[in-house]
Amino acid sequence: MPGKILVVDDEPAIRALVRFALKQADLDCREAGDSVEAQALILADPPDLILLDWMLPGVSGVDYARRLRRERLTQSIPVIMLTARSDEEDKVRGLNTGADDFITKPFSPRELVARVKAVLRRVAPLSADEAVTIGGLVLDPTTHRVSAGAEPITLGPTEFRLLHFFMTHAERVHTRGRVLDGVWGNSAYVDERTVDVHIRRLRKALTASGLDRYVQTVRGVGYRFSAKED
Amino acid sequence: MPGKILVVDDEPAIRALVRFALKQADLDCREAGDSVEAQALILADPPDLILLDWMLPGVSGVDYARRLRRERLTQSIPVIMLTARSDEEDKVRGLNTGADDFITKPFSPRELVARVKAVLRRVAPLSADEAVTIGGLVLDPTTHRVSAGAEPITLGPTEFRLLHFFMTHAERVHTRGRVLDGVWGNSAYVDERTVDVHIRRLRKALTASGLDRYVQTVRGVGYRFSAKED
DNA sequence: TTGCCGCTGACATAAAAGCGTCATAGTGTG
DNA sequence: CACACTATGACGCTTTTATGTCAGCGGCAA
Repeated sequence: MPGKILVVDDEPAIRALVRFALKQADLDCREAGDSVEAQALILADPPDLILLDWMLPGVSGVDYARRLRRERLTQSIPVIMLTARSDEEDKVRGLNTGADDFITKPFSPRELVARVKAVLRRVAPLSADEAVTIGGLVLDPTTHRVSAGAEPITLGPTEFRLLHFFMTHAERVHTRGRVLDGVWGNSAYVDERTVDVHIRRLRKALTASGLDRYVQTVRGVGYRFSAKED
Repeated sequence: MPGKILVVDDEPAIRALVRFALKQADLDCREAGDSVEAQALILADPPDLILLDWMLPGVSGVDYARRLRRERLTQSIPVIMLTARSDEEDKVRGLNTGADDFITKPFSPRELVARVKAVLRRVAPLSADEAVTIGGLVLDPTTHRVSAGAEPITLGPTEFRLLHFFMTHAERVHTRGRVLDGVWGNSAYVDERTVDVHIRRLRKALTASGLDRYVQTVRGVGYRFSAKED
């Protein structure tokens, strides 16, 4: 039930429109006129979603979006870009900003709210303890169960956390060090090779359903979890 | 990537142990016997992490840690405190020194390295690498994947780095020496001819999609990566 | 034609990942 | 309390993959 939205736009009129639309939808709205203000508000209280104008005075929206993606505190906050015309939208889309969606101005309040809610819905399961599903593999933290289709899968505690980590950070390589951070926590003083061992155990548990191919080795770098072929 | 560690401890034996452990882990180790020496070394070349003994002659480790936190040059450098017994650790922890971690003596080299790496990892910026696209060729460092259109392309680690280098420095000739610098780093002593071999391997991997023509030879100079014709 | 220069396949070596096994610590049960 | 069982992490050995060097070949340019 997240609902804190941060609007970053230099035009007060746009902000007012957005604020009104979000308020109608029972969403909490904060405002910033530029990236500096935005940054301050984020530090004070991280929002659940950021609406970001493509054109901003100072640091451009595109650059700021990238920065948000880079920094640990903000990298998991979804971003929706606001663009002036559809051709700008194309540009932005091509720029690989990591934005979760794009809204073209002018937009209707209805559209805005719909998209915001859609993104929140999509992202919410990741932050909460909701079940994760990737390519027929289902992991549910609340019941602590894993299954491939109908087949239940038994995992040790560490393998469970490992798989959880992978499924919530799929489609990207993780060095053994990062895996240690994510699964063992930064209090662990464990040999990096140990990751290999648990990878093997995890794969072993997944082979019965043929899903071990999701756990992919990226030689010289680390591991990746992906439903795509290797 | 970062690896410069400064050890500040008045006991040469401890320093030797630390130096050895760090060297094994391929970390660059500098040493200082007190805060004055340490300060000089930091000014000369700021390290990426500081290992600081709790008890130091002159300015105590705790005080020095605070000072490091206060000064602009050093405030972002992580500090790990070395303490003699666990009850000292408790004390230090309570003293709000701003240290990033604590290691209790005696410590094993393994533990030392593990903690150092953990802190470095935590502090290290999340790789801001973005996907590069040139003429239908896509290389994404975060997922560590390469594809030509829809076709995935498999590369060895070196070929991957080579292609990454080319794509981020496209449309210009690179001598073999430059390529060695960019791809191998100036730490390696590798024959220039080796570049040829990896060029061939890269081309081989690209021929299936016909994109090997992007890797162009500039006779007498070196190589160029370009989507334009040769 | 000649002589660099780049291309190529083969090979030895190095590095990385995979795998089985073991000792240990923790947990639950009789 | 003792026993059995599980989970875990460390080793060390094996297999796989990557890397760098070399020597011969062939083409391009003067």
